[in-house]
Amino acid sequence: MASIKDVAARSGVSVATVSRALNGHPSVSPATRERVAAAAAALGYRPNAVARSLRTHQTRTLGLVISDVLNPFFTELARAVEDAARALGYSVVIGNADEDPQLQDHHMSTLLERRIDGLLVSPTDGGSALMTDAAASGTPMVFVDRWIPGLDVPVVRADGRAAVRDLVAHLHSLGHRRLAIIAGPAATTTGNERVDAFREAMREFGLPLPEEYIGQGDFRAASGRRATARFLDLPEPPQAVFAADNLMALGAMDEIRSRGLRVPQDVALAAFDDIAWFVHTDPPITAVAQPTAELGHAAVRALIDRVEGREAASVTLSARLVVRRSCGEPEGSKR
Amino acid sequence: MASIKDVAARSGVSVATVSRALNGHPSVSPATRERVAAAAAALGYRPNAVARSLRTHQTRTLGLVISDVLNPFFTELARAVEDAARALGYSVVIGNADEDPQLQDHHMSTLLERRIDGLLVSPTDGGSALMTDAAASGTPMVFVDRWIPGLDVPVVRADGRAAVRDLVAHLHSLGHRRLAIIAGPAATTTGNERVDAFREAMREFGLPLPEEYIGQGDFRAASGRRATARFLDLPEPPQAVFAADNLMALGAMDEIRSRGLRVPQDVALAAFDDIAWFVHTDPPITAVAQPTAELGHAAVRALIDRVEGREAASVTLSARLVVRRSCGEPEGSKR
DNA sequence: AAACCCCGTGGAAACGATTACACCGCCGAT
DNA sequence: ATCGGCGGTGTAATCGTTTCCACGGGGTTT
Repeated sequence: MASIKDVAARSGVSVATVSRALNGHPSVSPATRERVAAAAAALGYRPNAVARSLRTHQTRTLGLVISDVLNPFFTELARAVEDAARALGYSVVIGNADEDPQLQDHHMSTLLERRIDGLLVSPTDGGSALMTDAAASGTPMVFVDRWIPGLDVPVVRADGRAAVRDLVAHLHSLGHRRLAIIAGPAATTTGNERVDAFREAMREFGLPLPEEYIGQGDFRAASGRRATARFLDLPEPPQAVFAADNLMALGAMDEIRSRGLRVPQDVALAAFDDIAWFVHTDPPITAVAQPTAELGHAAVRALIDRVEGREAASVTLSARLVVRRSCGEPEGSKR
Repeated sequence: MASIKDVAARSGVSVATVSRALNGHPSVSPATRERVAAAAAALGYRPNAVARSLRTHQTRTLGLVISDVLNPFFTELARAVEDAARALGYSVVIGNADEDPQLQDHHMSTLLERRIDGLLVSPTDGGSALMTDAAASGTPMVFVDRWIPGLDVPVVRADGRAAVRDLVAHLHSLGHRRLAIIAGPAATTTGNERVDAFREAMREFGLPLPEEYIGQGDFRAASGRRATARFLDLPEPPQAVFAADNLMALGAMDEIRSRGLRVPQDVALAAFDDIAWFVHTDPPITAVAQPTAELGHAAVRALIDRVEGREAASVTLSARLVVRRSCGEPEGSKR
């Protein structure tokens, strides 16, 4: 592959001049600039980003470590992140942790060795030594969606509190009283927060939330299914199930169906995270929608602020309830 | 960030020895090896992959350019690719072309500048100059799923011919005679092939396939919707619609629903590419399933063979029909 | 006892770019 | 006529590794 030397030779100038010409440095004569451009084109010259990065100490690359690519929420997030980064002249390389802390560490390592300029993380767990070190050692970093308490890293997230309250209100108005929740892993902030918000809303409506109505999931479909099975085996099963993410909601639906029960007539179902597919499921699923794209954009802005030496602040957007039919007929069409 | 020099200084040896010690070179005394390891750990040393790549001329990174991350088929493929690559000691960086040839070229460029060791591509179009050049100039490359005819690049794909024939047989057996297809862009191989297979099967069953029953789509939901609208506006609309990918099938479903029609009673629906969500739609969608994960694995194997100087052969796996309820009640439960 | 080999190590070149610094004309100001 | 400055260019250092080659010393072989 042609290097800058070849271009220099072909255009009869030094490598320094080639570099300047190609990078738009002002003090290059138009004639030279043109000759260099021609030579570069003729040789199919493609600057070596590896060499450039070594010299300039920047890669113009952002790392994005997410918990699960197969989860539409994260793929939407990733897409938004890439878009925003590209607009600002950065590329992004994605590491999929698959909800596995070890794999997450693996990706953190490679990204750090690659000397990415900054790191966007949606942590799978409570934070490994690697994560803490990276944050402490000054790698520009920002958390998105999930975060790790106690680390001095900006967080870009959506607050679902109000939307969860709306959901409980919605369920309550439809006559449901026994509501259960499938929680995410306790090690994740989103795992806890959503349960807290739910618990609080339940209290507000004077509804009890017994321990056995809090299922333990891990943000994967199978765990949603297991938790739901446990609910349905209870002497007094819940009338509605709220899954703390979309994959677990799918698992819940599987389990409900496999018992010959119907949603929403026999059991109501709602999910955290709204995704395109929820419109097409049977029935369409009521969900708490996060402003996914905005989350991604804001996260990139915050990270690049840090990368380029500016201050970066945490940002909290808000989620909203999207009512569909999985909790019962909406009020309007009831009579 | 600590460099190899710092480690050398701290352990009292030369950088050469540090390099050897850390890379497991045999001719380093155990004592030295240990001292070096200790120093590296104490300093939190993390080898600079950029410098290493510059020196060794390899990045241990594969590029993967896909047409649309939001399409579950591709995210599943990406995930399989990453898994396989990681197992072989490579990382992968993904470029999402969003079905846009220009964006595809942008990603090709950055990946090439990054000096990835090899490139996996599922082309969005018929092949830009950049693509042809890359292939010609010896960048190890393999196509996956879609390919570009005329380029001497191995192709890893699934043959849907038999499965499409099975689908037509299935539709025929359910009494459907007027079958329509929503094709992908003519510039993609998968766009054409699927239509060809369909046409051939139709001929076999003695069914006519008029031009107006061939809709033109672009692998995005909206185009599926438009094409379906056109079908349904026909004086004699088709009894069944086969979408050449999952997103277009979704669009088709939207359109059918919005007219107050039911699947499959009023119009039968089937799709190419099976995805997890099809189980949960209303009704569950009958689809031609590609062996996505195997495709990803095979593609990585082929690419790495090329990267490491071995011969790489094309591989063709086969797809199979997965019957659900979107074309009518399956034969078994009919009576 | 001389020659040889091997082991562990260090010195230094190389990878391909960027950029500080020096240089050389040339023009305009004095 | 001399000087200063400036526009355009080249030389060389540098980034952090890997790896070729050389070297010293101890043991083995003759």
